[in-house]
Amino acid sequence: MKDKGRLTSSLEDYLEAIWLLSRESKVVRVRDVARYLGVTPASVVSAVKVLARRRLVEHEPYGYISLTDKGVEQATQIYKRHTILARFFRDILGLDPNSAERTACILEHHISEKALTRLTKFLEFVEECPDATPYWLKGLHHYMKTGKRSVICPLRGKQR
Amino acid sequence: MKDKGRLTSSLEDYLEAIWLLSRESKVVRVRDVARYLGVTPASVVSAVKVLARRRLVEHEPYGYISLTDKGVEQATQIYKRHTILARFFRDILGLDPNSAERTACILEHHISEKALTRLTKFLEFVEECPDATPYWLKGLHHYMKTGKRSVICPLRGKQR
DNA sequence: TGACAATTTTAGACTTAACTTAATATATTA
DNA sequence: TAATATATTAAGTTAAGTCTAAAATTGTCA
Repeated sequence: MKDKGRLTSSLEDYLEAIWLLSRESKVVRVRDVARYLGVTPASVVSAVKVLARRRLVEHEPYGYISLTDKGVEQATQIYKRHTILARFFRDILGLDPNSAERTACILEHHISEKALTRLTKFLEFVEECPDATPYWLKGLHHYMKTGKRSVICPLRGKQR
Repeated sequence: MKDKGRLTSSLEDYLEAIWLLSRESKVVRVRDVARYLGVTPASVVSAVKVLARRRLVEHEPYGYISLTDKGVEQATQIYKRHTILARFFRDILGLDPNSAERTACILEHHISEKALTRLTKFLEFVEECPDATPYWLKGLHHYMKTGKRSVICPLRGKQR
């Protein structure tokens, strides 16, 4: 009966943090998450309660926090959104790594699955191009820097 | 002394709505905005009060709502974010128009100026290409649809 | 011109989200 | 086992965004 809906940005951040921490630490405690996100332990406890109600994490009182399968799946998805976005803004649009990261951190909570799929395919198209960096991408980056097109474009003429 | 900060998504929506309506109607009333956004007039009044405090709109009680220069500027910016994003997702990533619109409506509130600038340049690079649709873009779209690369890419070989 | 209709405004309340502090409870470990 | 670290709860704050219902204003037209 309950409508689940999407997690809020904040809850996604908690879930992502738990997932990230569990990749390095074997066990994750309230304290770790609190430190990582810069909030009080009390805030973590509330958030974990919500995540637990949604069966994304498991947590016995005073115990460790662990992700359920569903939690891992969702955290992975969030992180994937993050990395795809970061790669796009960094590698394609040439944003400096910091800005690309910051952009990804925000947009990862808002981009739709559909849009992400396309973005993913785009990156795939570029990064798995059989022969290194596609010529047009070099042209784009040149254009971003100088405002001028490389000669390749005009030369291709009239293929309407 | 007051920290202005950014508008919330909701307030941006109000500002954008006022701007859009004023492009077609000469004058904009509380009622119009309420209808357009699907909220009650009371909600519009509260929002307009905030926007007025920020000198983005002017509004004498019981009168019309008009944008200040600053308001126009900011609304234009929001709308630009919207259109750039919509164009990107529709024309480059090949999202259907509806999805592209919906995506733009959400992301327009979150994308940074820096990221938008790059996106803009990217579209410029593509859409103002001297000779129609760049070949690589056709290749991308072909790849999106079929998962297969057109022959052009392998042929370009080894330019590392 | 005066009353009715439409519109706007206010006041008050509700909901949700996210967070905090302070007090209490449980674990860990020296 | 007492001191320390950690976790939980309870209660409260702030903020945004909305609503309803009542009151105020304005516009219109018979």
